[in-house]
Amino acid sequence: MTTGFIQQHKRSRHCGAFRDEHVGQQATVYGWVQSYRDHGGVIFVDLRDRTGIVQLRFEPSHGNGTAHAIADKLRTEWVIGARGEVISRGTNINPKIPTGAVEILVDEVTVLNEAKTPPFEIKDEIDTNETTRLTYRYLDLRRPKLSANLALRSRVNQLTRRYFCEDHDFLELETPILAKSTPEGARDYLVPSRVHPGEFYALPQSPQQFKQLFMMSGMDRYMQICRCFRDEDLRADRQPEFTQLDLELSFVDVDEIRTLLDGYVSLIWKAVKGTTVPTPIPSITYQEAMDKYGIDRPDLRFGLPLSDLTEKLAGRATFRVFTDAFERGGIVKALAIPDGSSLTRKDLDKTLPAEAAPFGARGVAWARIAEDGAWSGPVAKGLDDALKTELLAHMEVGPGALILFVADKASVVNASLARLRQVVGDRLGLIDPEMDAFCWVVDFPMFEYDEGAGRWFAMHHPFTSPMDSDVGMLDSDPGKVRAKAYDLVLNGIELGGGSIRIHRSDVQDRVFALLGLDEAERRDKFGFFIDALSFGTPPHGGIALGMDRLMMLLCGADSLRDVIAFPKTQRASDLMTESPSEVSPAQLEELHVRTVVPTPDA
RNA sequence: GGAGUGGUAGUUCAGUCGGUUAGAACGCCGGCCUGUCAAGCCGGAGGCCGCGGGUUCAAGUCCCGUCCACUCCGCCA
Repeated sequence: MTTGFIQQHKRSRHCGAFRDEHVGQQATVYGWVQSYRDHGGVIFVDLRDRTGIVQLRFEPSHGNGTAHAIADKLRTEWVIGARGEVISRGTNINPKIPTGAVEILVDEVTVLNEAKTPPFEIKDEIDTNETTRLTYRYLDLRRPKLSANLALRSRVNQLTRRYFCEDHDFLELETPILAKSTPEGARDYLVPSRVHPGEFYALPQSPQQFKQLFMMSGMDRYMQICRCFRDEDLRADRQPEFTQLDLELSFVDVDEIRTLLDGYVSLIWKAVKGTTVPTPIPSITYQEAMDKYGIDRPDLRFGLPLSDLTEKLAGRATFRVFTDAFERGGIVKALAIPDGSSLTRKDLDKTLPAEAAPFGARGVAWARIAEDGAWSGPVAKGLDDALKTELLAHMEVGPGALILFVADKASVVNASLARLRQVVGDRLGLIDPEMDAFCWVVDFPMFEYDEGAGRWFAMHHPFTSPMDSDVGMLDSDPGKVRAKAYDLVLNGIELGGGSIRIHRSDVQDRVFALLGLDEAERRDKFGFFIDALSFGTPPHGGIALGMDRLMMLLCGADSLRDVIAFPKTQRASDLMTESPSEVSPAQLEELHVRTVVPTPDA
């Protein structure tokens, strides 16, 4: 094993780059042994790097036979360098790989490093347990799919910087990672201070206040591809640290920000997928999204809107499930499927209720409309004929239809029907996997009331500006105030959201007051920020996009873990480095921290 | 905090009603083989059945607990 080879022979090009046009050239390649096929005479070795695979050929009688003798000993994942002539494979081409028309007839080969047999094979088709993959993440990342995802991510980052910084006058500015803990929002990751005993920094949930301060500083347009941290429980599309494309602009209103983002996603989708995103991206109000789809991030790749039947059924339907819901102040909504024939009795009795149950639905009532117009199913006998006719007209369906009903309080009804709509859309093949349906969700309520806490909370965040027309209702009817907030949604996934911010301290004061923050708390948590507002703050607003989710959608991945180099598990641990871990008593001492770990009962 | 699914060879899995020596495929090791590219043929090695209890003559299998991973609810301004 020698590195002398490297000094003498520079790489000609990456493995995946060889083509017909290189035939006749001398070439030097480096990479990992993907596979070797020893035919007793000729030996073929597939050499892999992150760009692809090229076939090496070793002939026993070629040169003095040394290269062939070394090739005979090669094993998978050994790191080698090889030098030889690029030759055409003639009619023996391999159409499955881009380099399949050529191979390298090797004159000289050197083993740069041997390798143990890896715990799983380095190829895309394998379905290895995620635990093993994460423990040996560096091996997992050798797989073509994952390395391509990371390469694509790099490219998107470059395009992003060019679009905003070069084409639209943004400055790429950095914000602190050691920041101040904030009262509302997600749980903070905390960092103890050594020099301030008993005090803590928080890792930023987002650079929200700093980016607004940049506007107050006159930076005019700010962008950052930044890491954010939230100590909340994880999902397939949620990691404890994630990357946000963070933007903030001065002297703009909602329309200008939307237009800017429309241009951005169009550019990225064109460059990466080659598809054209129709712009302007359509918008839907929060209220309409909730009414029609039961959720504030609707998947618009297919129809199947929900219908609110509360008014029609109240006082007229005798079906027990409905009357019970009405007595408790609930509502009834329905998902009408024009052709429900492919959904079986088992779907109706088991599968669909099981899908709805996690959202609190105690059941899914249904009615099937036969070709002759006759109703069957549990709901049928609780409705008179006139009502049935009225409902069908209202939902715009007829014979052959299947109607799914959920009756409960509004939050349960919407959440479970939103889920059922997705499941049914998928089952019936209504979702075109090639389609990308973007939309803006706008006109969010400013506040939501928390029954448990007995107070109002900011739906977006406390710096969000109310709509000009609604400012008057701040004190009289906070629930009706709409915010200048917007979410960008793609195929039912929230890509990001933002708002126009409050730039006047009197309005900010009124919002803080409404949120129940007294003077002392305001000074303690946001004192510097309130001060800053009073020194000439320009009107401004911004948005943040989840880059991990965006990459997940661009890569067609099901999980963020496939687009993040070193992701964490659902319990936020890193299986490779075994973090988090205990630290030495001396380290804790220095930080003035004592741990109190609950001991399991003996 | 809660619900569900899973954990058996390096990997992916099978393992019947609790009953002989826990199997298969791929990978790995050795041999053969001159155009393969998911190479082929022959042979071989490889097991703390996640961990700890319990029931039983007997546990991979049944029961209890626990750990880990995944999916979801709550949570994520």
